[in-house]
Amino acid sequence: MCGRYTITTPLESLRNLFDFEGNFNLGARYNVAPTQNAAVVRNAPDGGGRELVMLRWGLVPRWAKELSIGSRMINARTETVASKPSFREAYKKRRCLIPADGYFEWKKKGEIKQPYLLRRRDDAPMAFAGLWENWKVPEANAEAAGQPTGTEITTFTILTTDANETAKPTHHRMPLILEPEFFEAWLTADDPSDTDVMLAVPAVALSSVAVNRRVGSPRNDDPACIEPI
DNA sequence: CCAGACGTTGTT
DNA sequence: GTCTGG
DNA sequence: CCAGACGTTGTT
DNA sequence: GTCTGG
Repeated sequence: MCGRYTITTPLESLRNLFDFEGNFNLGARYNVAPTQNAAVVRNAPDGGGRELVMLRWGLVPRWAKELSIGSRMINARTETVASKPSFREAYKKRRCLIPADGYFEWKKKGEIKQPYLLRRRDDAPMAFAGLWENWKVPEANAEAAGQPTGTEITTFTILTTDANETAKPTHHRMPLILEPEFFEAWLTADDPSDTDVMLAVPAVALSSVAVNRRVGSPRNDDPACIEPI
């Protein structure tokens, strides 16, 4: 699956890879967690190229009454995303790329959960396939959401697919990782299931290394999270 | 018809 | 055990 | 994903 | 909003 990831690649390197507009003060993130804001690349609304935006992780469907729904919508299965009521509209029109350079999986070793950091073997940044969605804060949820009624909150989810052999030792389902040659097709295809994007991906070669257990704390976002043990 | 869900993973 | 918050 | 809460009344 | 289960 993919419930935590890292993004430490500098802005200009990301710009070279993803070709987006705009300037950001992007600090290194060693432990991005659901409900936090994170950098996402999508087609600019005016139709002119791509933009980098900060969106909340955990897709809130347009019909949701509460922001907290997003906590359960952090991933979407590649196999079913086209038909699920929560995702299918976003799947048709609102796809995005999530820049990352690694992600975490946990494996139980007796009593303890040991986190592993998975990265590409070529150390290049990764692009997770994702969807984004707009949600308007309703009156009844304004207080819980911490935003005024009517505020637009934009959220995203990360697609998952079956793990390949390189994802050992955890071998959990993994994020759908796109090679650059598929970025354009993923972002713009009228029907992405018509392209080979959805099939092409888990070929990416990953390495995994056991890391410092403090990565488990959601609010912990220091470099120790990626320290091998 | 209405009510209630709407999602994912992994299971020593 | 299950849900919420980060 | 994991960690941490999981409840109520009434108010220095 | 739309689908599923009863």
